[in-house]
Amino acid sequence: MPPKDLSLPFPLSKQTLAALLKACSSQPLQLKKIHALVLTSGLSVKNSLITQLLTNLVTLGDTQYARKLFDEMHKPRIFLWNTLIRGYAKNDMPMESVSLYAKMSALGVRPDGFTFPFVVKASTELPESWAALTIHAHVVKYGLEYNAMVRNELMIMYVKFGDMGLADYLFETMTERDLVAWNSFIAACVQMGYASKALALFHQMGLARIKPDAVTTVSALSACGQLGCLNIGNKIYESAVNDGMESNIIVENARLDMCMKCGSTHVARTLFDEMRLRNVVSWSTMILGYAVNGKSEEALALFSRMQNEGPKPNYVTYLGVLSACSHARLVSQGRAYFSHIVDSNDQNVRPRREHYSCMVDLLGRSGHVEEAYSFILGMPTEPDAGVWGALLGACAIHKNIKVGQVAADKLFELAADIASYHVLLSNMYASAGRWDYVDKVRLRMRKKCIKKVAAYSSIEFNSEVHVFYSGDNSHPQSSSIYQKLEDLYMQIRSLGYISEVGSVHHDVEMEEKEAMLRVHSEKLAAAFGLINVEPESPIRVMKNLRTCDDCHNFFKFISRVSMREIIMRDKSRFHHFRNGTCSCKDFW
DNA sequence: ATAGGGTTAG
Repeated sequence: MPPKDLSLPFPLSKQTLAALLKACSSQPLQLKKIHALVLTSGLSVKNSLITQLLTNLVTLGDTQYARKLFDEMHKPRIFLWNTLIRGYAKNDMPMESVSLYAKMSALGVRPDGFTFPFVVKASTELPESWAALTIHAHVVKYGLEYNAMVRNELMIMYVKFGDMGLADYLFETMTERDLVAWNSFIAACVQMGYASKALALFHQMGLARIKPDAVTTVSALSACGQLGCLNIGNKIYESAVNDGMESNIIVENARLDMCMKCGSTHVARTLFDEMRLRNVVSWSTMILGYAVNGKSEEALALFSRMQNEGPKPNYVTYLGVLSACSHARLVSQGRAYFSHIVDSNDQNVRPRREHYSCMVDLLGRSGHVEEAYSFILGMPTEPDAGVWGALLGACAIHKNIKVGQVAADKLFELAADIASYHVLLSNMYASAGRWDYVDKVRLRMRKKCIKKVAAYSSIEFNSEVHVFYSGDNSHPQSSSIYQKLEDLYMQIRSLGYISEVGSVHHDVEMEEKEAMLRVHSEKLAAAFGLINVEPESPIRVMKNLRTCDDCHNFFKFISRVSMREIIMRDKSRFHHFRNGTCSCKDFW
């Protein structure tokens, strides 16, 4: 037990002070009192005691006090530099970590193999890559580029800065490519959205006869969720269970998420009910999964059960709750949940910017654009691009050009180079028929070299992901896909389907608009699905952007004529089509 | 004395 009272009689021996340090290693206040004792002790071993103290402080996260001790020391040893650089890196202060390294370098202190893992990791967290690149040069200069851990961090660094070529090179030329190296590479790819690359690596790993562990499995499942490949994911999970990973809660949660991201809410629920242990991530995953699948009742029911018998909700849980309200247009309930978190005494669930974005989305898309705008003006923190983006999205739907222009102005101050905001603005003008403004936005995009993200859709079949772009002819089954589309059009026109040319945001002739709509990527993917997917399975189409009114309508019709369940995941939510209707009730 | 990889949200 740590002693309660440190006002002890002097003088204290080195042994006593060391013992005190050890006993108080988890109590920052006591450590500071010990610091005072050390300073007045007059012991010759002061430096080793301070070293010990500084290490403890860093472990506890008090980098500020640790830095104070550090700055008071005369010529600190490399170990202390490393300790503090590590402390900053681990306490989410990458800039401090990197600048301490810069200082060390300027003073001519030679870094060692322990310095670089921390500082490379910290430099990866910075928004600009130049510090990281400089540090890579230092790694080479000091001959540490084949140190396994340093190289591992460098590889992660290049994935995060988007240089997959160099990341691959560093991975291929590793001297010892152990399980952690594979896992690092795969995880970094998943986190940066290179899901296909991650699965390719996972496959390669199998060929190299390296057995995946729980960490690999979690990343692989996450990749499957991103890609929407339910079958591959299930196979990966099965073999993980064979290797004894079924009771790992993170693996279980990753599987829940994978099911939810593939639109398999029922399966996810069964798994959830069968879990022996569920933590806040399990509950939040379910609530969020229900929310994006448009099952708001299930989401809110589960949340209320969580409040009764589950773990304490955190801010992610509340994002799920608000998102459930938003996707189902539950305006007053959303407002009530929001004031609940505003009034909460729990610092953990205090509303963050993401909650505000969610509320703006809820208010705005449900038609309360002005209220959404004043809601932003009343925010206690500076609104970010996410918040203004939600408002602009609502303005595009409701053709509110006045507010939309305000949002767009803010967005171009905060995030001028994000294509999707320019596209939203242009679509807003287009749907209001203001083609003069549409041209202005397009011109500005061209001037700034901002490229629209190309729309594509994908569908998993036979353990492969088939990708389609708009008007794509590259698929081997291309001709039968287009034939299938023609057949479908024949069938659904007789049932009253008419193209929604309002979905085309180009100022062209009617016929041309229809021609553009006919080959939208999600339609190609759906036709491929109808040809290939076994009749008893639903057809799951994933799209990287939001779907348009015409495709949505088209999917409703084809679900009716084909008598198939069609699940479409777009950028923001799921649409479950069955017998001519969609689960979103045409609100999205 | 110090060291690399994992789930929800963005």
